[in-house]
Amino acid sequence: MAAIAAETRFEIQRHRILKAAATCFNEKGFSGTSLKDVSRHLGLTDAALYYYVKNKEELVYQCYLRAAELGRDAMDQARNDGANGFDQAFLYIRYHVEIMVGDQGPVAIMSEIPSLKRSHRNEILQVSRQHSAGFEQLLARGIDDGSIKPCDVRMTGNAIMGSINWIPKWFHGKASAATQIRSEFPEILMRGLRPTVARE
Amino acid sequence: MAAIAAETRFEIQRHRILKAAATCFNEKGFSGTSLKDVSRHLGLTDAALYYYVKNKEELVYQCYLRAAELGRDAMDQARNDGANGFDQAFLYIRYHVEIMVGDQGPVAIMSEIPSLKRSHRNEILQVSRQHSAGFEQLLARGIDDGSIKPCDVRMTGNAIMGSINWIPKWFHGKASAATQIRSEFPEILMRGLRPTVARE
DNA sequence: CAAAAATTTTAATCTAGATTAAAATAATGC
DNA sequence: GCATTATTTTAATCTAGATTAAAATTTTTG
Repeated sequence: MAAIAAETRFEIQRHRILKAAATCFNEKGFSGTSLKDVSRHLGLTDAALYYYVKNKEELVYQCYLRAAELGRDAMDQARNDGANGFDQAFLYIRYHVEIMVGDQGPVAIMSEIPSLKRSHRNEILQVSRQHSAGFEQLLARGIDDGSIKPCDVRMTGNAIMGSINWIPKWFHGKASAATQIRSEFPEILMRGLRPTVARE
Repeated sequence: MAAIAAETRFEIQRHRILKAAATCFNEKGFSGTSLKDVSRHLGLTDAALYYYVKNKEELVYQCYLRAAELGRDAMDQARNDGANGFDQAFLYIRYHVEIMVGDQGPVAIMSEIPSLKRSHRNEILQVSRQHSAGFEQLLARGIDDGSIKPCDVRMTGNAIMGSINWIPKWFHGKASAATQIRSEFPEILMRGLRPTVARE
């Protein structure tokens, strides 16, 4: 019956497929990547993908779901590790950036949410909103505890998330760039938020 | 022969089509919008679009070209109006944001560059790179003239452009939000770049 | 090793939506 | 108003690429 072994094998393959799909989507755009493109990445046939996902829509959905989950993990981790609002936001950015340029990646940029079927779209949008809200909370906490300069958390959040989400547009897997992004991006995105010292 | 009148009429209609297309692409994604969707926006038939563009690829290309031109205009204007590097960068952001949320918009988010044909893709990529390079120059100038705190202009530029380019993802035409974005975004994106005052 | 289950391929369909040609309508110049 | 040119529609095609069914292969299990 080998349910367990089979399931892991299945899960591993499914996972490889999602990563391949994310790579293709980011490289060639959604409409530009055929299922054949994705399967070729894995030495498979396009038809084989249907053993793992119901259809192309589901493939996109799964990619986005994975992206959302990784984002949530980054958030949880940051909440856990940071001492105050600023640190938590800073760490969140670090962890999220790590997801974008590190080995877990690539993560599919969410350009095609509208073409998901209603239920999937709603689910992704909801997770995505929770995620934004969560980040805004970190900022609000920082303002509260004095580690972040007062600001419009909604707009600031949008600005920071935009920067992060756009990374796949210009980052193409070069290791040296990855190192640089990792080390600089959190500081770049947060440097405007340190509370200004009152002078004299 | 009415060449002039005809040409303007043609150009006006072509322009309306590009805006409608940009709206659709941003709302429903590229693959999610059919030519019928675009034409319906204008009370036309899908076939009518072919009087204005050769095919769908060309429609996307034209949208992106228009986006690139508007971006270039913002850059020229900013270079002209700003007194130093900081001001120029700040104004560039203001003008660019205006394009994203104002009446000239909507501007198509460039998610589908890979599915353009080679020559179009190269052209758009080139303009786009020039554009990034131009912004980095503004930052470099600011560092030079002391109006901007020393920083990695490449990374900082990527971060800022990402924030701006992502706007269509969360802004959906609400006038009040537009006002807020206009007034806050330039400050949010530039606030980390003011040179720190040497203390004592 | 043989049977059963899991995975993949081969070889067709099937379809939405892009594209085209010809006809119809609207605008313009004289 | 008539002729010409510009614009749009109607009504077909045409096609890439998604999808499916059945067969072949590989993996697992006992």
